[in-house]
Amino acid sequence: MSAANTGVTSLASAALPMPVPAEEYDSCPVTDVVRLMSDKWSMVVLVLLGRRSHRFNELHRSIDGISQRMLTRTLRGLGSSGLVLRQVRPTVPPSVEYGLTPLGESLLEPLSGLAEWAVRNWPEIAAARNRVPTS
Amino acid sequence: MSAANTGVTSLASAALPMPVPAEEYDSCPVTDVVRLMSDKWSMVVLVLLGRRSHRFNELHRSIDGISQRMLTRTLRGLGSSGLVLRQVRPTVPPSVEYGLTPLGESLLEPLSGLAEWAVRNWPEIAAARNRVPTS
DNA sequence: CGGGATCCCCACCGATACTG
DNA sequence: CAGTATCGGTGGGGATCCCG
Repeated sequence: MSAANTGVTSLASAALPMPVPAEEYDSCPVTDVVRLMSDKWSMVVLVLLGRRSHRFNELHRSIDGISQRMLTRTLRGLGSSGLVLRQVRPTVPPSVEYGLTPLGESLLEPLSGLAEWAVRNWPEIAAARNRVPTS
Repeated sequence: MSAANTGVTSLASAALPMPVPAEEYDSCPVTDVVRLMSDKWSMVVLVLLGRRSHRFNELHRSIDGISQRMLTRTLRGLGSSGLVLRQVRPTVPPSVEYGLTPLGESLLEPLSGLAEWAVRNWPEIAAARNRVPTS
């Protein structure tokens, strides 16, 4: 295991089980969870589904700027990680309902802590970025 | 403003000031902060610097697999967001010390909440991912 | 010691068109 | 309604070599 993993994992002082094929393994749970939400749309979907379940086109209308393709990929990604549940109902025309799993709901809590920090410290970050380096 | 921004920002129930050039504006503080750490190396650097300040090659040796180029880019990125401080000391040979700013240190707290969640729920996420879909 | 310059690959993402 | 298929732009990231 690398020093990188040791460092990050120790944030929560825990070791991770490694069902790894004897190859190099350069991931850690924390990094993985952060990357889970770091794509352009996952967090928005997570938050919307945190309020209530939505149907596909309902999400599509609620999220400004997302394409059908990206909504599908986002939902599939969150689904394959066990955060989002997809329920197909055999109606005509077909109807698909998306909602959070208990795992998905439980993520919203630590996430809100980070969100609070983000909103509170956003001005300072923006200010730092606007200080253009000595270009 | 889009429904997307409304949704994510409301995680912390706050509105963001928008000094935006009347164009489309598809970012929110929370997303931005998550993306800040979602690249391959930023979190590792953040955690290592959270323990103590490091010199460049000290970090380079501590982080397994990182290249000089990526270490430079990561430190520059965190620096331009105001999370990492770079101190050049006029010695011979030159010596550069990196450490966290107060802003950077304050981030570690909400981050550890997320880290705890990640480690605790990692098995469930991994299990969900290993359930190969009906291919 | 602490970088910068260059090349190249690949995942992310948008746009568009088509379908059971 | 709820997707899939395809194309192409863009930026992250690795490898390698060079510099004050």
